[in-house]
Amino acid sequence: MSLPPVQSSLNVEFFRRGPAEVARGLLGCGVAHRVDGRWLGGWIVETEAYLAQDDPASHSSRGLTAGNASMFGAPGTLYVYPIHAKHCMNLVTEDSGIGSAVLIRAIEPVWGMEQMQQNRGTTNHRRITSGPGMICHAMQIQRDCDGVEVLRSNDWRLTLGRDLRARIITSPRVGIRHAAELPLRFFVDGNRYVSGLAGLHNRPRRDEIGPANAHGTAHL
DNA sequence: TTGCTGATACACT
DNA sequence: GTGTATCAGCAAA
Repeated sequence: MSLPPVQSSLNVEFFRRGPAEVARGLLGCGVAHRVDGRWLGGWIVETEAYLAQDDPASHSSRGLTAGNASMFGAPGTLYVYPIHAKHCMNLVTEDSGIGSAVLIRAIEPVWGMEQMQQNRGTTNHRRITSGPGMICHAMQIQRDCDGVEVLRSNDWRLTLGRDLRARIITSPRVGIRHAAELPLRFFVDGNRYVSGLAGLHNRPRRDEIGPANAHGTAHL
């Protein structure tokens, strides 16, 4: 498979909903980025929602700045931010000026496998896109992608995928310091490409959350 | 035992 | 306010 399907593309109404709803809806959807005429991407298997208000973990909680301006853009806008010399990608939800978004944490790599393996420097499929930093590395998403409206760009493709609602697990978000208890992480049950508890800063106590999918609430 | 990852932390402008 | 590197813990070997 060299090209993502073009039928059933996501539209702006899909992203005009709340971030938690969009985060769950994105699971199973396809995302692809065209670089030098080559499509890179796969199926989304893990997401996290970041709210506009009452969410200290969200970048928008500090208000609009030059660095997070894209997070206040139109629904479907790409918000790419740097962290630990890497990047993470988010998709803006609700509406312009709101400041909510969905972080793409893991995808199942499908398109442009050879190029993504080369970018990542590994042929281990589970080490290509099983983390937000890895996704950006593999799909060549950098700061210059920040602010791109993916629904209008010819170099981006977002498509509907399988209906996975019955297989979606909800759990606390990973690797955040603030509001770590909110169940705003969503992932596909049993998918091998879902990231581990990679968050390292002040991770939630084990006795609180247990193994990633043992304490999760299916179909919240 | 080693390598890799990451909604943080801090120095600089 | 902005840009960018740390280091503790997980996964692989």
